[in-house]
Amino acid sequence: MQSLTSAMQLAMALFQAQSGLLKPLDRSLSLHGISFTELMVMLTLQQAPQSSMRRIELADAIGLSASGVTRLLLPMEKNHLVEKQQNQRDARVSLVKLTDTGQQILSDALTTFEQSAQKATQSLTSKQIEQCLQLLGALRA
Amino acid sequence: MQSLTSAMQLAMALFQAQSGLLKPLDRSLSLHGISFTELMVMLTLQQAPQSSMRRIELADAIGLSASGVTRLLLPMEKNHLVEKQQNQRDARVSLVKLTDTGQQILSDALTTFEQSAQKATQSLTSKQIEQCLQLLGALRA
DNA sequence: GCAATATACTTGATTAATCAAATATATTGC
DNA sequence: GCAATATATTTGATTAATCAAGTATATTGC
Repeated sequence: MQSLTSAMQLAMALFQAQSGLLKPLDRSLSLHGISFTELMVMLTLQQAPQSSMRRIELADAIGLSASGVTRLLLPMEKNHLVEKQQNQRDARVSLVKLTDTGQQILSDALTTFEQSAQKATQSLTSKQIEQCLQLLGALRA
Repeated sequence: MQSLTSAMQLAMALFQAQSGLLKPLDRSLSLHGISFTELMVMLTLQQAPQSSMRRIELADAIGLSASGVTRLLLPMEKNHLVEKQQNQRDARVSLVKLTDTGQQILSDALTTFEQSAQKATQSLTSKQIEQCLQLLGALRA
């Protein structure tokens, strides 16, 4: 039996966090008819200038493939959470913009998200959460 | 624009860790013809008495649904990484056992996993990795 | 200014997971 | 010991993602 290095254990712990934390969170958001990934899209758009971004940037920002973004946005466009806009300069590009409806849904969903995230992390002190946040940030670098 | 609590940011960071860390790791394992999830199955089995477990326990241990386990194990059985065994006491149960072939593949894959995990976490000191590990452990509780 | 290449996006095929329902067997209470 | 319920697993339908290939437009080098 080989032993597992801490790095390996960390990867495994992150994998476990998927089912332990993110799946429940995702379920709680379903009340608003959106997934966690969709929430991430809307948040990312909200923070962008003009609430608008290129699809590729969006893909990068949330860690999806370009085709993943196309397919994720399709139902969101249908439900008028986001809308497609053209870029004058470059006809290849299509911009995604958060609509007013999207803003509203996002705002509602954030309340649920806040509560669920709070609940999911209640076994940690706020200092520990901050610490964990910082470590995960460093990991990303 | 609403502000995000640390708990919310932590959830988001965990989501991001998925694409930033686990996807690359998963790709590196494909050299051995297995996914990260399959590695988790084999590791979990290896650590069980007789390298054998009920499918439901396995599902719990790795955070999958029962049907997810059925579908995950199907190709693994075909490739003789694991085998199905019956339980004398309870005919509903079918046990999953890591085969010798599975042991061997696992052992090879762990080498790759170790390297990739090392690489993926190189921006952290070993003390930080330990710390992160502990925090994620506490989060699970 | 045009051929070659690069970029932004979409589409087709596939994979990995889910949930809900079905099946088979065990356990429990009367 | 049998009906009702509970548990372990599989199956069918669906969803969310991937990669590779296709299409449309831009950019670059000569």
